[in-house]
Amino acid sequence: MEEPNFFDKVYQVAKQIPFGRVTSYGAIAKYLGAVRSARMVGWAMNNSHTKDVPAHRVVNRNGVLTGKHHFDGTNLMQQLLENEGVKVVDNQIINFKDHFWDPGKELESPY
DNA sequence: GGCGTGACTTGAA
DNA sequence: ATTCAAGCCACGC
Repeated sequence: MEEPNFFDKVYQVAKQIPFGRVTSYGAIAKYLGAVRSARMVGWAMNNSHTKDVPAHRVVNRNGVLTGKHHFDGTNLMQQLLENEGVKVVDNQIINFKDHFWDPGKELESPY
């Protein structure tokens, strides 16, 4: 049995994000039972570059690509999202709620 | 070992 | 509607 830490859980959930869908740090945090620790999700994403985690599918609650500055280029994150059919303007996702993917609803709670 | 920062969220004024 | 403040935990110096 493994011992899934907060970070590992975030990676697992992020990897399960469907194509053309996006989610928020808080949604993942809430799924993990730590809605108040949304910052940790973001920090976990900081290590996501060492994992196969599509961090570009994870944005803040406003649908804004807050972490795009952490990607290699400058508009890489936006390009990736648009490549999946997600429209992004001014670092903000259009029809965010339409692309929103809630792990707490789409995925079954492990608890 | 203490202090500050950070890819956030929520609630209240 | 917008703005301010607080909470959360891990990492770096």
